[in-house]
Amino acid sequence: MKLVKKKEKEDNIIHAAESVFGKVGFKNAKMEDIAQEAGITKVTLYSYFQSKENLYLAVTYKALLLLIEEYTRCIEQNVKNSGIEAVVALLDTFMAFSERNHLYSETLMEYFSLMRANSAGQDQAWLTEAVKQSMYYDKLQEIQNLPFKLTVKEIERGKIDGSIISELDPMLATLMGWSMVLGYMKILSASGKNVSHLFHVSLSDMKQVNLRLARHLFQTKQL
Amino acid sequence: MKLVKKKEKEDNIIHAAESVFGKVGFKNAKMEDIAQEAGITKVTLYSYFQSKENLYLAVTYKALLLLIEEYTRCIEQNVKNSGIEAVVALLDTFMAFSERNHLYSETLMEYFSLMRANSAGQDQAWLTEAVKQSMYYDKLQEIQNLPFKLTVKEIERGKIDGSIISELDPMLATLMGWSMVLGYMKILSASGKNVSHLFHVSLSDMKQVNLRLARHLFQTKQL
Amino acid sequence: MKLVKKKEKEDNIIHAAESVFGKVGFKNAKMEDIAQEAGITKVTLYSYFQSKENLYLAVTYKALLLLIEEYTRCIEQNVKNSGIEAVVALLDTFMAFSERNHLYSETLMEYFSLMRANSAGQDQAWLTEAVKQSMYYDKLQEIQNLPFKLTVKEIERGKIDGSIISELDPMLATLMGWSMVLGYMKILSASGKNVSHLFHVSLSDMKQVNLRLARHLFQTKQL
Amino acid sequence: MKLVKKKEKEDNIIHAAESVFGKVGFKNAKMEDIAQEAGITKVTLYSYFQSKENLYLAVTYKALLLLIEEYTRCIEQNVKNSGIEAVVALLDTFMAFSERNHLYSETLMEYFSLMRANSAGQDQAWLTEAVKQSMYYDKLQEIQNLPFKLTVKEIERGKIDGSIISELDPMLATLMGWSMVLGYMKILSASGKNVSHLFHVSLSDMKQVNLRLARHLFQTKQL
DNA sequence: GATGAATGAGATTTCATTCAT
DNA sequence: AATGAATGAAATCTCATTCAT
Repeated sequence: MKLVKKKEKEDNIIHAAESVFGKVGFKNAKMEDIAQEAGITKVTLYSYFQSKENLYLAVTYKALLLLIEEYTRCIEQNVKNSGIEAVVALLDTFMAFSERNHLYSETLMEYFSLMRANSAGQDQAWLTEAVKQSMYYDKLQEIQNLPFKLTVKEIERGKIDGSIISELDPMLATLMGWSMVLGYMKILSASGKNVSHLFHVSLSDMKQVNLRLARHLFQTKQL
Repeated sequence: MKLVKKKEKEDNIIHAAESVFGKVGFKNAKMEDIAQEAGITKVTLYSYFQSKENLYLAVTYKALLLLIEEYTRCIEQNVKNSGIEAVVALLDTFMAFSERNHLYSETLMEYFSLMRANSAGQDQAWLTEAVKQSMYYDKLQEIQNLPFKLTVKEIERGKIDGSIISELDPMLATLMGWSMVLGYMKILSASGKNVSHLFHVSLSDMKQVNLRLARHLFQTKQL
Repeated sequence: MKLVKKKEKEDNIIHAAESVFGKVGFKNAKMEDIAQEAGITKVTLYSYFQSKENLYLAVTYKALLLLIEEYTRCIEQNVKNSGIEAVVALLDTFMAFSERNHLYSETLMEYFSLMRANSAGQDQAWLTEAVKQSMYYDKLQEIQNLPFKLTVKEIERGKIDGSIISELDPMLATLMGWSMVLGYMKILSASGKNVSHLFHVSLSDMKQVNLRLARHLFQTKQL
Repeated sequence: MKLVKKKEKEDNIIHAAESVFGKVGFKNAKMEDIAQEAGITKVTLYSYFQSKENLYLAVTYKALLLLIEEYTRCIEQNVKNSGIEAVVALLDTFMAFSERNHLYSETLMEYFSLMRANSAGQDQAWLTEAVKQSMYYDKLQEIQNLPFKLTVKEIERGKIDGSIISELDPMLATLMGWSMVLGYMKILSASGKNVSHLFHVSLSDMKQVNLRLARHLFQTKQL
């Protein structure tokens, strides 16, 4: 099959999977249903994705890819702006992304908490051999650090153009931002699909605070 | 069976469950293995916990209880200090708790993201009737807001004693703190059990930044 | 489960299997159907017999056991008679057995042609590891030579009591008899369940000829 | 495609099939493997043989054709000899054929036991409509009785020339011979590819006994 | 006519959960 | 209350066979 055709079909399946995962969650999703949603048979489904986990990884990969895309676009749109603006925009982008895509955001959250960074001497019992052999596992490994790297680069640009004066290690600063978004995502997901309040708190307020806090973080020489 | 005896057995089972969940994760944990670890049979296990989810809830409950205990102790130790100090200490307490108990911290994280605050119109596939009827589900409902409430109370004390001047809604501020811890926990867990570095960044540095950032949050009138 | 109980259930399953195999043949038999016929679930069926092949081996084992039983009974009934009578009676017994039990007889035929006598250096590609690990495979190995041995013993008794004067090696003579029965079985099975004619030849005539031929074989010093 | 070309390809496929069937048996043979062995794709394979069974029938047909060829040659070589010599020679020919061609001999054996002579009221699960429509099914039907007929004819010649005095029905006598060969074949196949001993019995001895027994059968007026 | 992809049917496995004793 | 056996639902796999190009 021509690669393009193959890619199309894969996308079709992933789309079906997203729909089903989104509706009933990973655990309750039946391969049968996903296949049906994609208009193919179970066996065909398996010929594309060797397991439910692999399929999930594929969704994760797509999510990460999308995020990276938005990151890239965001950076492009901020080339003329100072580094700090770009960094804050990235944060904003990430939060907006999470709001728009519940499934993607949860997927990424899980991925980043499960991926105990190849750190040595771990059981990682959940990481079945089968999963590790999945093409998407490798693909994910390849790009998982990109969002961090992109952010770090903007921070460094900000340091150079003077818009960022914080002496914080750029990677640490990046993780701080990441951490804020993760927290935001949690609260977001905890507040359900009706993106609104939790504990009578406005999510948009929370976002604003996050952004301002980040700005402060970067514009203070020594916290 | 006398209640004490019963409680003991339950604790024994929960302990076994923690061990297994910790090793292979919830999904890969087999009831069989947990039963074996506890030195009982599967059916007996079921007579204590009606489902795997319930068992997990029990672990979660224990985790939350422990956290609340530490919160309470922390507050007691800070009665003489200003509100801001108490609040920061709570944050510190939470992060330290996470470091010490990976399973508990992940458990709590998941609980708080799954508990989509009774938000309407959700599938919540995992939230079966059976689960809802579990004793631990109720128990959790009862205390799940306690950490928030305790924090809010300290914030309000801080506002009164003047150590906190932020005009931020206390609940929002609390969630911000919560969010920081969540992020920290993620990074923590991503860095593996060997609580050390990820991306060449020191976790202890990160903690410090979190604490200072929180302090800043509360000591700024208008972010 | 008490052994007796377990044996009973196994027998029940084997009975169901015989029924299904007999009706539609091995290849077309569905485990699902066998399970249903036995009044259990597929999974339970699998907990008793690890594969369709194993189940078939179990039927084969039962067939062989039955045959051996009839052989033994036949020998007992002929203790007072001369060796030659016993041997001929055994032949008769075997043919009658085949007539009465089509499935058993085909099963045995297949078994004895497949079992290329552990002879060394063979591919035996059909002999999956799974099959070899089946309890019934071992059991069959244990008893598969019994019919031969029993026959040889009677032949030797015949040589001693003078009723058999053939100088033929007893084992060879036994195999000759075996061979005759196999041929008879083939013709029998080829003539279908309606044990009657094939090529306008009477099976009972054939049986008679077989018996007389055997008698001749044993009563001739040098063929 | 020119017919010659077509025939060549078919032969090529049949050859590949023989190789695979011979190695792993019919059941375990995969169409994929046969196709590969023949250097074509599965679908092309299917364009030549509509099913695995058909392919098997083709092999069977080839086997039967070969046997008939040898029968014919044998008869030609015995025109000058008496009927009994011809008949015994046929038996010998058949056994020699079996020795030389394990697959062919097993194939024929199965064919003759499966062909339950159109006998009524059978499931005959493997005999699908599709199979019946196979060219080779028809071809086989046409020639399947030839070996019997050829033998019967020689027997009748023997009766006429006085070398056979048995009053046995010629067809029954033929089947007896057939039966002996079947038995011999079984033992042969049971003794593995290394045509030698089974149970410490010499196959060549067995063959001799078979031949003598047959001779006896025909030279005795009344068994 | 040849090919890669897809189908359908059934075998086999894994587990959470339940039953019968 | 404890146990071994059984159930049910779904995952996964294997192949013969068929489709679409």
